[in-house]
Amino acid sequence: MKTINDIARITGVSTSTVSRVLNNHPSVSPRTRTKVIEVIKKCEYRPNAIARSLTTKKSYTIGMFGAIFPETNYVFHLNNDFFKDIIYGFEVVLGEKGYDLLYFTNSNLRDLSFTEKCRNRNVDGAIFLGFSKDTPNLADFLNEEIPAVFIDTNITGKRVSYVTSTNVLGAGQAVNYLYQLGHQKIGFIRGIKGQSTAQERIKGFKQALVEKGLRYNQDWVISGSYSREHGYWAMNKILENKSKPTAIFCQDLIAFGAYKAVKEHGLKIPEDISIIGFDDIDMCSYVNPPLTTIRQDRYRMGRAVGTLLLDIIDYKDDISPIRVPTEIVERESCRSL
Amino acid sequence: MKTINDIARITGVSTSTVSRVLNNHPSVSPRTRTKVIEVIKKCEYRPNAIARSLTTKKSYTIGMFGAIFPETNYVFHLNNDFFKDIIYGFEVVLGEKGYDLLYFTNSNLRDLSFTEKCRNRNVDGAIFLGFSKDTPNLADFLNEEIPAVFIDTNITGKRVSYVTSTNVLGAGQAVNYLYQLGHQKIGFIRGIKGQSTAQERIKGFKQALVEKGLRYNQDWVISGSYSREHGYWAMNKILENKSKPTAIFCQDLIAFGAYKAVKEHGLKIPEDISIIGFDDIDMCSYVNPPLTTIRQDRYRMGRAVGTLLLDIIDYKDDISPIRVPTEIVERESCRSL
DNA sequence: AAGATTTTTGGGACCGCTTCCAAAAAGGGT
DNA sequence: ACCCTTTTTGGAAGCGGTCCCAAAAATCTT
Repeated sequence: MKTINDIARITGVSTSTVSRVLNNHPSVSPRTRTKVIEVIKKCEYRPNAIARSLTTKKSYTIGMFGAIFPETNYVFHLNNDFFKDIIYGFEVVLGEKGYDLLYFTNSNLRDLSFTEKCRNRNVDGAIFLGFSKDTPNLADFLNEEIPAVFIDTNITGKRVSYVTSTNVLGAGQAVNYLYQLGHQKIGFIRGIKGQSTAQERIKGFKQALVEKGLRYNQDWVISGSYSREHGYWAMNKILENKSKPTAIFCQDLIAFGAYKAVKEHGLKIPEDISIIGFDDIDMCSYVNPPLTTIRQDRYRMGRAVGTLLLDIIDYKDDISPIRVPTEIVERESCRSL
Repeated sequence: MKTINDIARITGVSTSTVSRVLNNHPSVSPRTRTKVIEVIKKCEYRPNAIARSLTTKKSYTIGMFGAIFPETNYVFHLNNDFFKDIIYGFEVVLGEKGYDLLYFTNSNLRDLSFTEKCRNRNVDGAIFLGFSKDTPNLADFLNEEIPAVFIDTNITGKRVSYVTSTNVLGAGQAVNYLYQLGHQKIGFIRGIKGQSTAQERIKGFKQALVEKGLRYNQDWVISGSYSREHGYWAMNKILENKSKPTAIFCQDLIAFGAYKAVKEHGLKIPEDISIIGFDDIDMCSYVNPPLTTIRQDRYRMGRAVGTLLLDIIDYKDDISPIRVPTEIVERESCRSL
C-alpha cells in the first residue's frame, strides 16, 4: 500500500504538494499537478480515510444506533421491518454525498455512552432509530456538539432534530375513513405509552372522535407493544366486551394478531368487524383479507432523515423537525355499514 | 475532549505509561497503574479509536457490501428481507467481540473498488451480501490480504470463504417431501442463472428427480429473478401448458406471485396444485394458505458468517466454507394425492 | 536589470495513539 | 556498599495525512 510520501518521493515533490492536488487546492501549478496525478494513477494510490480524518476531524461516516426499549427489553437491530425502508432512504441520500454508515453493534464489551461511541469513531453525525425519550444517557447526548437525527422520537437538542410521520393527522385519517363508512363504534389498540408516536396517535384518535361527535369508549382502547402477539391478546380482550366496536384502528402488526383473534371468535373481517392498520408494512397486501391501512412513507422519511442530518452538519440555520404526511391505502379489511 | 497526553500530564507520567495501562501491558507498577486509572476515570477519558487504528492497523470495524446484480441492475441494500436476519446473526457475534459494522453505501461519488474501500477505511474484514461471481473488481479482491466472507456465493480466495445453505440437499428435501405426498409431476421456478445458490438448487432438484425415478419436464422449469412479479409471470407460463404439474417448487417470493396466478386461473392451493417454497421468510405464515417451505436458518447463517470471519481474521488454519442445513416447515400449501 | 509582487513549493509541526529502545529505578547477592 | 539483574519508566519515532509559514521561483514594474 502506497502512502502520500511514496507518491511525493516518486514524483519528486513534497508531501504538501501531493496533499494539495489531492484536495484540489488552487495554488499548485498545472505542470506539477498533472505530474502528480499521473503518478497517483499509475500507483493506484488512494488516500487513507482514517489518517485523513485524524487531522480533519471529518470522517465521512454517520453512526447508527438501534434502540433498546427498556419496557420490553426489545432491541431494534438492522432487521426491523419498519426501519429497513427508512434506512434505505437515508442510505441513498447520504451515500450520494460520500458518507458511509457505521452501525454501532450493541457490544456489551465496550459499553460506552452514545457520546463516547460517536467521539470514539469520529462520526460526523448520528441517526437514532426508534428510541424512547427516557433512554439512559440520551439526555447528555442532546447537549453535545454532535449532529443527530431521531426517527419517531420528537426530541431536539443543540444539534439534534427528528423526523416522524404526521401521526396526529394519520390517526385522524383512520377515524374519518371509518366514519365515512358509517362506523360509530371505533376501538383502538394503541402502542407503547413511552413512545411519542403512540401518544400522538391517541391524541389524533381522540380529536377525530370529538370532531365527529363519537364516543370514546375505554373498553375498546388497549395499549401495549407493536407485535402480533400483543394484537392477538388485545383483540381477544376487546371481543370479550358485551358491547363490541364495529371497527378497530391499530398498527399493522397488531392488526395481524387481531385477525387471528377475530377468526377464532368465529367472526369475519370485514363483514363482522372492520380493521384499519397503521404503517403499511409489506405484509399488508399478503394477508387475508388485505389490510386497509394508513401508510407511513418510509422511504421518504428516510430521505428526510438524510437531508435533515446533512443540513445540521452544514450548520444550516433553518433546522426544524420534519413530519412526513401519511396516506390511506384502501384494501379489503374495512366495509361500509 | 481529553487526549492521552492530557492524562499523562495530569497524572505526571509519560504517555507511554498511560498507553500501557490502557492496553493492560504487564510492565507497569501497581501504584502508577491505579494512579493513572483514577485520572482516566475522573476525566472520563476514552481513547480515540481512529488514532489508535492508525498505528495498530486494527480498526474493529467490519465492512459490509450490498450486492448489485448486473443482470437485473437490482441493488441489495440493508432493506432486504432475506439478509436482514443474517445481518442480525453476525451483528450479534461480531458485536460481542467489539466490532462495529460499516456499511458501504453505493456512493457513486467515490467509486472505488472493493479493495480500495476496505483499505481506505482500514476495515479488519468484509462481508459480501449476495454477490454474483462475475461482479466487476471482485476477482482482484480475492487475492488480497483482506479477510472476507461471502453469503450465498460459493467463492473463496486467499483469505476469503463463504457461508450458504445446503442448497442441493434443500432442493432434494422439497422433492422428496412432494414425492412422499404422492406427487409425480413436479415443476420448478428457479432463480437467476448467475447465482451459485440457484445452480445448486437446480442440481439438487434434478438429482432428487432421478433418484425417485421422476421425469424432468422442461416446460415446468422456468428461471428468473426472485420476485413476486416474476413468480406471477412464470406460473402463468406453466399453467398455459396442456399438461400441468401437480406441484411446484420455488423460492418464497416467487411462490407468492404464483399464488396469484393460480387463483386467477380459478385453481386452488393445495387442492388443485401444491406449492412448496424455499427460504421461509416472515410472510410465509401470513399468506393464504400458509406456505410450506424449505427453511433457511438465516440467523444461524449469520452467526456462522461472524464466527467464520473472526476465524479468518485470527489466522486460524482450519478455514473452510460453512453450509448451514435447511429444514422443512410444513404448513398448508401442499396436499397428498 | 534590479526590486517588488505574486505564485508555487517545501519544511515541519501536529492529529492521538503505539511501541521500540534505552535510561532510570528498584531489587538481589555477596 | 558495590555490582549485576530485573522491573518500571520516559523519549522519540512513526502511522498517513493536513496545513501554516516561510523560502524559492516565477512574473511583473519601472
